[in-house]
Order: sequence, then structure tokens, then C-alpha cells
Amino acid sequence: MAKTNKTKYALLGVLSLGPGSGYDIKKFCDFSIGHFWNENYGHIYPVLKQMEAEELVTKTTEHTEGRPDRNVYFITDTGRDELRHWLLQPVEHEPVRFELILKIFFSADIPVENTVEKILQGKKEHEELLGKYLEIEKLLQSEEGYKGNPGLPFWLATINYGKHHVRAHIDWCIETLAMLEEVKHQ
Amino acid sequence: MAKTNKTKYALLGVLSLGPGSGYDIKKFCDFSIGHFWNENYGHIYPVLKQMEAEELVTKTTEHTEGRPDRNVYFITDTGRDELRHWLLQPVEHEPVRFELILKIFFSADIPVENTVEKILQGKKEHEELLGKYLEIEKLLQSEEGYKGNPGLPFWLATINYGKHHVRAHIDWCIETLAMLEEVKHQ
DNA sequence: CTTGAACATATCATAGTGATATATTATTAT
DNA sequence: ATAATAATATATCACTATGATATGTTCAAG
Repeated sequence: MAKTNKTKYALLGVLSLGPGSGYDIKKFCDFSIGHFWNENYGHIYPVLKQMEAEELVTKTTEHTEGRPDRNVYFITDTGRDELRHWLLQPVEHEPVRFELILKIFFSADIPVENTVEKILQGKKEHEELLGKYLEIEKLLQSEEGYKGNPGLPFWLATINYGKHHVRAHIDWCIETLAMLEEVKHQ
Repeated sequence: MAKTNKTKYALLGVLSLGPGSGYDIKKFCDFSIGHFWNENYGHIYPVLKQMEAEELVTKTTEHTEGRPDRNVYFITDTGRDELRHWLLQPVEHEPVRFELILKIFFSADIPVENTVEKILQGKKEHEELLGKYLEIEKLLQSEEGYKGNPGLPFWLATINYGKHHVRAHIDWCIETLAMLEEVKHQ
């Protein structure tokens, strides 16, 4: 059996919150779930077509002046069933590939300064991410529209996931920088 | 420009530690770098061929009785240069896809028990992983062969990375389970 | 004496990535 | 005023990655 198409379920999930075009979906992904889920046009458009053929979504085309037609997709009842079914399934094992750690593993013969540079760069990026997460968290916890929404605790949990992982990364950076200092003075 | 082939550099890295067959490389990946880097045969064999054409590796074929020929690959000086060049480059941005978190995000209408089940399962798996990492760490720090090896601090850093991330995940599980308890009693 | 793990290479269908093509409108900077 | 660029919108391409499967032997454990 080949790999299952995860994009399909991600798109069903997004469309379950409201109809939208491929472009809208991409925007939503980048803004709301981008910190744990990546989507790109190269996959969104073909998968939407495939989902239409499977009757998981329907399409209405809005004609606009100047710009290309807007293909707005709506989730069907079949689509909601398929999403629900997938949500109830246990999570599949996911392969990992952390390029930074791969480089560290093979970096014994590389000038320490270069490795330090890489880790400092990653630390900075993760600190910025942490700031972003704290802002989103504050926004979600504020009055604006979200209060009482049954999805809120779940959205906060995804932000909390980001916070934990980013902090773990920052802590690792600090410890690894200390290790590299020791290596330098040997 | 298409994505750069990361497998190539991973294989160069493994072969820089010593020659081996595709099968040997796969074993090494699973055993030594599997906690942060995934490789599979579907990519190893074709990429080794491609690397041979690029003269990054050379091949010698060992004939054996019964079993298929063993194609043993050796890294060339060109290969070492290419590896070194890649190691010095900054780390590229990597897309993320955490299926568990995607499911959590869309789980407001799913029975809480089902979500609890998923998180408990993930927590258990990560606790087992943590145990495994602590064992590997102890092994690396013990006398057996590794003492004084210039790679040791770097290998320990990759294990430390695993420890931090696994602990972050476990902590998130605990907090999320508490959140779900609250949701249940509302 | 049979089941299964280890040894060893290879291919296939499917899935995912990032870049690019195309074209208009609105906004911002010089 | 005008040039640059960001936003809106869809689509495709080349390449990379995954997991399953095919093929076939040897050796150890039950």
C-alpha cells in the first residue's frame, strides 16, 4: 500500500470550517496551521480536483473581471464523513529528517566557528518563533471572537505544542554551544 | 530550482566513516541516525548509482555464493569535498507536517475519549524513546571504543537533541490531557 | 523441519516540494 | 508621476521522498 494522501485530509479540515478557493486554503494554512502543517500549491490544486471527482467537495466558479475565475470549494456530507473517519484513526508513524542534526553528527572535522554560527542562527529563528507563538496565544485568549468557541482549547493546544518544541530547541542550542566551547579549548 | 537531494549528503556522510553497501548504509541509518534521519532503499540504491556517475563514490563488487553480489561503495576525494562543502553551508528551511497536531486542531467535534487515547499512545511511545536515548547516551559515554573519539561530543549532541524534543512532547501530552479533562467536564 | 530473521539489490506507484508561468489590480516607495 | 512590488488567482513541471513489494539465499531458533 502506498503512502496515504495527508493533504486531502488537511484540505477537508480547512474546508470543514468554511468554503474557499485553493488560494484561500493556502492562506489559511500559512496563517493558522503553518507552524505544524505545510501545504503548497503544487499539491493543493491537483488534490482539490481529485477530491471533486471523489465527491468530497463541490465547486462553484465565480467570474470576476480581470482576474482568473475563483473556484470556490464546499465540503460535502461525504467529505465530512471522510474527515471524521480520518480524525478518529490513530496517528500514523511519520519519518523525520532534521538537517541541522544530520550536519552536527558529521561535523567533527568542520571548523567549530562554522557550527557555532549555524546553531546561533537556529537559536535566533526559534526565539523569534517563540515570540510569534506567544502573540498568537494572547490573541486567541483575548475577547476578539474566539471566546466560547468550542475549537479554542484545541487551537491553544497546537500553539502550546509549538511553544514546547521551540523552547526545547532553544535549550538544546544553549547546551550545544557550551559543548562546542569546550571542544574549542581542547 | 528543484529541491536539493539531501539523501546524497546523508550517504556521503555515512560513507565518510567507512565503506559499505546500500544494505550496510540502511542498517547504519536505522541504528545510529534513525532518531533524526530517515532513509529507505527506494532512495539509497538509485542515489548511490547517481553518485557513482558523478564520481563521488567508487564501487567494487564482491562475489558471494548464493547471495546477490555485494556492491561496496567507497567515498572519493571529490565526494569528501562535496560533503565538506555541504556541511559548511547554512541549514535550509525544512517544511513540517505533524499529523497529531493537525488532528488536534480539527478535533473539537470528535469524542474527547478518542483524542485522549491518541495522546496517551503518543506519550507512551515517546517515553519509550526517551529510555532508548538514555541507553544510547550511557553506551556512548562508557569506555567501549568511543572515549577520545573526536566525533563523540557531536554524537552526544544529537542524542541530547532527541532527549530535549521527546521530553517537550511528553510535557505537552501531560498538559493537553489536563486540558481535555476540563473540556470533558464542561 | 519449518518458520522467520538477516543478508542483499532493485523497482513501482504515489506523495510532497519549490520554482516558475501567467496576468491583473492595488499599494507603497522614489 | 511612475516604478516596484505585494496581493489575488490558478496551474504545471522537474525533482525528491516514501513505503510496499519482488526475489532469493543462509542460518539460527523453536
